[in-house]
Amino acid sequence: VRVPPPAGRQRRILHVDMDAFFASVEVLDQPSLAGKAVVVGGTGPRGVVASCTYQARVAGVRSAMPMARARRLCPQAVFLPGRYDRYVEASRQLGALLESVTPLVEPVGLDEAFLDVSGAERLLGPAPRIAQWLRQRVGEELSLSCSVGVASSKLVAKLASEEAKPRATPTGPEPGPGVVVVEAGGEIDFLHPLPVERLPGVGPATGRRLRSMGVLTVGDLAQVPRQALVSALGKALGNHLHQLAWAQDGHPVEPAVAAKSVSHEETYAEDLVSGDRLGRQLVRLADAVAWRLRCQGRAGRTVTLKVRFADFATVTRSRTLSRPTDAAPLIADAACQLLEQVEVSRGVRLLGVAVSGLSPARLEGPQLPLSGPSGWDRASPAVEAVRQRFGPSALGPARLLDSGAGLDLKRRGEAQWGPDRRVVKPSKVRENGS
DNA sequence: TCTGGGGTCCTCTCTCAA
DNA sequence: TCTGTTGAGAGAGGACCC
Repeated sequence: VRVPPPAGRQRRILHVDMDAFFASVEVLDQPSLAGKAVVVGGTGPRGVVASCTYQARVAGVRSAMPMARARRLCPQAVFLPGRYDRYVEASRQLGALLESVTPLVEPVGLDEAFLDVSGAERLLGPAPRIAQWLRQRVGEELSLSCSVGVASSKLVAKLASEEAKPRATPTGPEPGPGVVVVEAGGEIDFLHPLPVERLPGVGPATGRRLRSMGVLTVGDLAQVPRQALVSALGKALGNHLHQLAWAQDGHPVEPAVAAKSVSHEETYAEDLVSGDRLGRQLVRLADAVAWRLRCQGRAGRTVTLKVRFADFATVTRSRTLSRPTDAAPLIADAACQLLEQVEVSRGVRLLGVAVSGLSPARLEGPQLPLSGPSGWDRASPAVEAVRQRFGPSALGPARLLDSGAGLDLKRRGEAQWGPDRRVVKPSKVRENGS
């Protein structure tokens, strides 16, 4: 439900952003880590940093950095594999707290959210006071810290929360202001001195293009005629950035919308070349995608295979089915057929399976025979029921049976930041595939 | 140096039908 | 019947976000 802002009044938007979220949760659960450099992420050779404490940032460690580089920069740090489920739990606690302020909460990932508090001000006081009070409650009830930006739009509130954050300086971490308020009318003065890369939508590629045009700050960007931006960056991005440079952002705070695709992908510690191992991984990924689709009561028509090679080149191949499915064998079949279109002999570093074109799963309609592909539409809910009753590994594709170890299933959050340091077992699938 | 996983959106190209 | 135009949809790739 979209609630329009009160007529004739400025919107008051809060952007709440947790400080070093995953790393802070680890410190919370292991108090002996307090004050130390802690790096969370994929601990294996191909892992990346998901989050790190400000002590690690002082040494130059940043999120999304290859873990190998983080180890070189900060060898004294404590390196921990991520615990995705634990962060989801902490994120739910945060969400409940935010929704006690207003129902107009738009989560962004696990660790940040926008709140439209325009309607809550009469009850709770002015937006800056709500921001201070929220910070205090996050500290008292979750034992975590966050930074909050307050402004009249999502764009400026988000940039303001970045200004509110702690800083990693050469002499050590320094606390930030915690809350930064940009008053209505002050948006341009706040925005224009900022580096243009701070605008959402300006990543490395667009940043390079803008710098080549002599655009270094948001103020520089504002001086470029809109048509010139459209010519250089394309219609959508050119118009978008021109509006942002003039603080024109009317996007409302929208509570979570349903995802448009569901995917699973995995980078392997060693490149795969054997057709059997690739096929088995596709079955595993398809099973995980199908399981999540059924949990959401949805089905999809388009199956996309993603393959990343040893040299990091990436290709995708997709196929649209005649009707939506949430059945793992059908998704796996489509993915395996797509894999036949790809030359894999140079080694595969990553495989991914996605399903898009989603619609609600249909349970009504004529019952189809169990034999043949469409029979899986009836079998899949039964698989789901068994898993709900006896656990996820109670039932699964025979091809994923690993002798002695049960079913080798993939779960969301597993290897979220790359393969970890666990020893990789050689594949023990039975030769006859049973 | 050596680059994750789960997403969204945009652009370009191709095909097909009207 | 043939040709050219146009628009929709599918497929592929890239950029970006957290």
